[in-house]
Amino acid sequence: MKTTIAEVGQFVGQEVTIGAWLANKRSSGKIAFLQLRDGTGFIQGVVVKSEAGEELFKAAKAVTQESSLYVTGLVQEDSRSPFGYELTVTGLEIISEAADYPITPKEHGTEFLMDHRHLWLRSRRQHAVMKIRNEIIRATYEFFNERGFVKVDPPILTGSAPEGTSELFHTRYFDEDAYLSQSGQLYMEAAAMALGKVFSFGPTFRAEKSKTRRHLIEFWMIEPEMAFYNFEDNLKVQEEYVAHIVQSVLKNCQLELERLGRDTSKLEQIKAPFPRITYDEALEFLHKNGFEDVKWGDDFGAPHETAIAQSYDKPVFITHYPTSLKPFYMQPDESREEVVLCADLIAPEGYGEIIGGSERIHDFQLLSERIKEHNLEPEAYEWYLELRKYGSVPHSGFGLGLERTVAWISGVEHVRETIPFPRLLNRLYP
RNA sequence: UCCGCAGUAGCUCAGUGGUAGAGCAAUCGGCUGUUAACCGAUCGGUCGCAAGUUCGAAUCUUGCCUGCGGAGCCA
Repeated sequence: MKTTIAEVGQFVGQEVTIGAWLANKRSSGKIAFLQLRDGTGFIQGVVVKSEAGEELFKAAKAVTQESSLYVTGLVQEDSRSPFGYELTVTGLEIISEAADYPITPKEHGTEFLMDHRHLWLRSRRQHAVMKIRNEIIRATYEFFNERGFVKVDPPILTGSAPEGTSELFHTRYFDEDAYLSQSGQLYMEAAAMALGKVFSFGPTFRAEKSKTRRHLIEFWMIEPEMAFYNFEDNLKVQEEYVAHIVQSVLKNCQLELERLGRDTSKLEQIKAPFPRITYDEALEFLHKNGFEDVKWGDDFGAPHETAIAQSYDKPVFITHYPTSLKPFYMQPDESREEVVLCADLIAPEGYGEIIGGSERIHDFQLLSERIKEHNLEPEAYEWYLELRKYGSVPHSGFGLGLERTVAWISGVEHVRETIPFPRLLNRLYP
């Protein structure tokens, strides 16, 4: 019976064959342990010389690290295995023999591992992170599909900068200039006017010279946009969504979280609602906690965000930022024109901002003034303004950075481990 | 772009002016429950690159390159 490691539990006491790679092995004169992996999981194969016979035992001792093979064996429950099952090997067939696998069982440095990212992905730790990433993506589709959202794919090649501030990747589009998308938001607003509630999931590109554990040049964003949703409705979706993905990972990735040594008690607390503080309150907090030099109108840096996040055990919304700090499309608070109806969601444990969102300006006059004030090219935003001309409605949306979310939930230090092939300031290989 | 740290065997590192070292990996041998297994042996070097100081430089000086951590900016 051909099966996979994940499904081996259905075949206790039976003989099965698994296509696998040898992750590692240990052996003595009369017993050998093969650490096998097949992508679905990890299992230990046991070869006892007296039972397996001379020839099979010799073959088992000779298999090299990361060789591919078909392993046949008897499935047995075993309390000594963290996985719960072991395979008593009765047959081995080498598919392809590997020689001098570079990633040895001992420790390695970051540069070396990143140069061998295509092989590093095979490790237990990377396997666990990728499974958690996948679970977050799965739970994202589940959450939005259950609530009647339609997935819409905004373009990746664009002709203009949605937000003037960040640096964009420049390319050619036949005879025109083009840029790689740094946000699909404006297009998602158009989609929300067509389909009501929409979300996107795709790559974004930022040509920023950022070198921190929270930054990637190419990263993936989930951007929901909802017609008829105000600021308050928007925050509710965000906290329910984030709570949903955390609870889904807790439920479906127990082995992976354990493998990563994640403190799950911290994740269990992540349930809606999340605490909220305004920019003004955050400023007051910072003044009382060693950041006296921050003035009203200054943006918060990473140390400020971390200090604020540390006084909560859930993600915290920072709302109502000064208008001058935020992009042109955010709706002003009608009772206080100098702040906008926006919120950043800061993850606990120093993982930084994972969501930025706001209610969008739906008034034609105000939006065209803002475009002028920000010195944006009016022609490029003509279509965007037209959304306010033909049946404009209040609407809101947000963007969640996938890799920062994966890093936080998995408890890994650096976002470079949360995407299969990270693009960093000094890395385009492999 | 700025600040700080690092670059020595395939990998992880020690070596601070006087013969280039250890552990892991690889190879050979030993070991019946290993969990980064263990024990013995063998193999393994352009000390990031260039110039300088010195009788003598991995070690001191200068420049450059590469990487790491952080800041700014952002998700």
